[in-house]
Amino acid sequence: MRKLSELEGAALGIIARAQPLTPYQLRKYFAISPNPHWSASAGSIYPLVERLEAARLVRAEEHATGERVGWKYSITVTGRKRLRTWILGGDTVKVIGLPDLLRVRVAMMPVLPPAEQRQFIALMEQKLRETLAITRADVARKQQEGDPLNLLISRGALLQTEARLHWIHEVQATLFGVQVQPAP
Amino acid sequence: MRKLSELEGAALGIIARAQPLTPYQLRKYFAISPNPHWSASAGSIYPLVERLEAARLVRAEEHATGERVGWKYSITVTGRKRLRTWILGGDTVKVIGLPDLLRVRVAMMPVLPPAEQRQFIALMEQKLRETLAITRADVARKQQEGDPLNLLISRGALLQTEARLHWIHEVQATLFGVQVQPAP
DNA sequence: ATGGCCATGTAAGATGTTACATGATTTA
DNA sequence: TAAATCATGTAACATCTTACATGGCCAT
Repeated sequence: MRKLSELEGAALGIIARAQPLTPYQLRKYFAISPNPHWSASAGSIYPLVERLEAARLVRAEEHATGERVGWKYSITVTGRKRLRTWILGGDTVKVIGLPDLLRVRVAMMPVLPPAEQRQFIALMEQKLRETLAITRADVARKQQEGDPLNLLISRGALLQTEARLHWIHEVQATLFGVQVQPAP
Repeated sequence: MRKLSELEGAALGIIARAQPLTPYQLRKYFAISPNPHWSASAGSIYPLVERLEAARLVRAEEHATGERVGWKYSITVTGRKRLRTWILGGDTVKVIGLPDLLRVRVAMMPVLPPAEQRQFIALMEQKLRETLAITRADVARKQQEGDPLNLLISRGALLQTEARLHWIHEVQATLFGVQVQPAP
């Protein structure tokens, strides 16, 4: 296996933390993530874990519930080593950069008539607000649970969302002269 | 053409704002972007513009410099319409969500020995600082140039980077007890 | 028992990446 | 004029997506 893709690395990392698990459980981990940038469909996950197994990065143990047979996967020593080099050896430019699909669209505002510009930005602002509420709730939950790392991850999402919401208000103020009511 | 991909939409948007331009110029737009999340290699761009042309979203005019012959592309009316529906009709969940490769790696810190954890986070902190400096400079330049939209886009990148740097300091403080010197 | 969700896949297809190739143009 | 870089591609390849297929399990 040449080089771990982003999805493969993430999957291997999840397996490392929550092993042993089935491909289906793995999919759920991606699905419930507050930031679902991967569809993590069956068509990607099942072949993926097979690739990982073929490369001996994970190991499968049979797992039967009633009539149905499945496989639970755990990370191997090789896999753990591979995961470490993947984390450390990635292209830092890619890791640091972050693709913001919203910003790309805002940069294209001139192709929209003004009414549609406002409408679009207003919609995005609302969605960001919703995301903010969800993320705050997530932070609160993680605070209860007590795992400092999990809390940090949620905090990261929260800080990002706050920054984006602040930014979209700048956009509204600059482009439309809209003044935003102060935060509660 | 079924549906514009993210790269296709971005390309079409650039063409709309800077037409007419050659595929090579288009590649450069992606390359000089402060956030290069696409390689925008020849192998992606040349077929891409051909797809756009086949779908009549752009139109090509010949363009000769000396011996060499090339094509410059401009957006069509159809293309403009298509671009608008692409902006407005995208999956809002995907547009709002943002994939943070750094956060994914930080979530995997437990698989690293403590020394490597510190080393990795320190490296990322440094890279973020560098990015911050570049982004600040970019904002200053855009401020000089006077285009409010371009300035906003740069501001967006700046706010994001500041948020991430702040976050990575939280990570250092929480995981390693490192106190960060106050910003200048 | 039947309709719906759980769980495991497979097939076809498009998109984007890396690596290669090639001639034109500029620069030392 | 030789070397570097500009500019335009092409080929092979891997990955991921969407859509489909299938059978077990569970609640009504």
